[in-house]
Amino acid sequence: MDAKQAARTSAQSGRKDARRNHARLLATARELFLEQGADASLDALARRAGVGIGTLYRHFPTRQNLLEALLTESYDNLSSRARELTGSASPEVALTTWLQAFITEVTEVRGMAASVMATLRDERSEVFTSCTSMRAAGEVLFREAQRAGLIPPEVEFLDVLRLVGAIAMAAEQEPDVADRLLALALRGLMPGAETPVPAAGAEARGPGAG
Amino acid sequence: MDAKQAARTSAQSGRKDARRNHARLLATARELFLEQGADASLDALARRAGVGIGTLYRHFPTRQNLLEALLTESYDNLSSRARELTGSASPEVALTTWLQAFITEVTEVRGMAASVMATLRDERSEVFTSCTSMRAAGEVLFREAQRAGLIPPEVEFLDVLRLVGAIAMAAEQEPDVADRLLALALRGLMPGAETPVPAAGAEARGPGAG
DNA sequence: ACCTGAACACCGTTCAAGT
DNA sequence: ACCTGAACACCGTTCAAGT
Repeated sequence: MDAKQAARTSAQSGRKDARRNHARLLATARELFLEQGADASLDALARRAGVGIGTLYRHFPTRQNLLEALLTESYDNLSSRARELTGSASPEVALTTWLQAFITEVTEVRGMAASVMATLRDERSEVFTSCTSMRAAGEVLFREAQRAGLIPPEVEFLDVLRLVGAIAMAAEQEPDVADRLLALALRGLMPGAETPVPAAGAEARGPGAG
Repeated sequence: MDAKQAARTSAQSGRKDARRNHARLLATARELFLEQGADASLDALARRAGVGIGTLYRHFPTRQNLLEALLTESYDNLSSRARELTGSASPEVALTTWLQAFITEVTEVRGMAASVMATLRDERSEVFTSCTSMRAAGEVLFREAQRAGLIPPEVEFLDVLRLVGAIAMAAEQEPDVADRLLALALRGLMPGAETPVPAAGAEARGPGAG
């Protein structure tokens, strides 16, 4: 049994105290990380949760596991939010509102945004299911805006999430720039430019160009 | 004498061995950080540089000091690069090329991009002079593109650097997306949108606001 | 004035013993 | 099957002694 399976199974079954400890650790982690950031002491976390340090490691073998478990909740929130915004009269407002919520959500815990980038990449991650749902729900808003002619057809939604994730990483350091950077990313630095970005060193691996 | 002054003065004067140690530590830091990232062991750094750990701390009281010293060199490189590109026939290509170079430069050492964000903010930073020069040199390219009508007049260059810095942070985790994210940021998600981004305070149901 | 490295402190991680 | 916490390991930081 590897680390991921250990964390997953301990959540849903096993002994009664094991499940309680799992929930307790997760709730305490959210609380502590909100206060001190994602690099808070794991010893302090176990102490505050009232369990031995070994129990923490049994449930969440790595700090990354813990962060991904928290991200699961964030992604689920964002899925709901996206569904609420679906079918809005203004696809533009709907999508931008959701992207703002995305940044707000993953920025709440300092140091979490880096894990967003990781979970967007790693398909074997613990958060795979909720990340996929979130992406699907968000993509509906994206398609609505695209169908309204607001977004160029060649833009990929995953890249949008990555760019917003990047802004979130920066916003963790300087919260007050989040909105300005998102606005800039939406409008674009050179909105009217026709030529693509010059190829970086090697051949241009543009979208659709094979 | 505070930490910053200590680092600065030891660079330019004092004893001969002190100056040599300073240069040695800087060169070794670049080498080691290139290999292992900005979180490499400081003990390993001192050992490889052939000095005592105390000497490292005397010259660079914090890891941040060390990173900023390295960033100074990067910023100086980018200043030169900007001046080379100034007056180009295509302001668009000139600016985008420079922004690509920016990402490449600060991404070379994993973990450095976060310091970029810090130095853009902190005016008392060790790198203030070279950061200011870099910004001035880059802004010339920015103004040329703006004068050519490529960039909306209300865009602030500092925000452009922040956005590119954010992309660099993401690119450290996933190097191959740097170009696509920059392209997206230049073109914009919704290049033709007329309404601005919804006001930040007005965002509904922010998790932290409740 | 600067260098050195042992000593200290902190924190993450494991694992044998306990329930 | 799960929990516990002492023990270990690693690394950052300081500071008294040396040059």
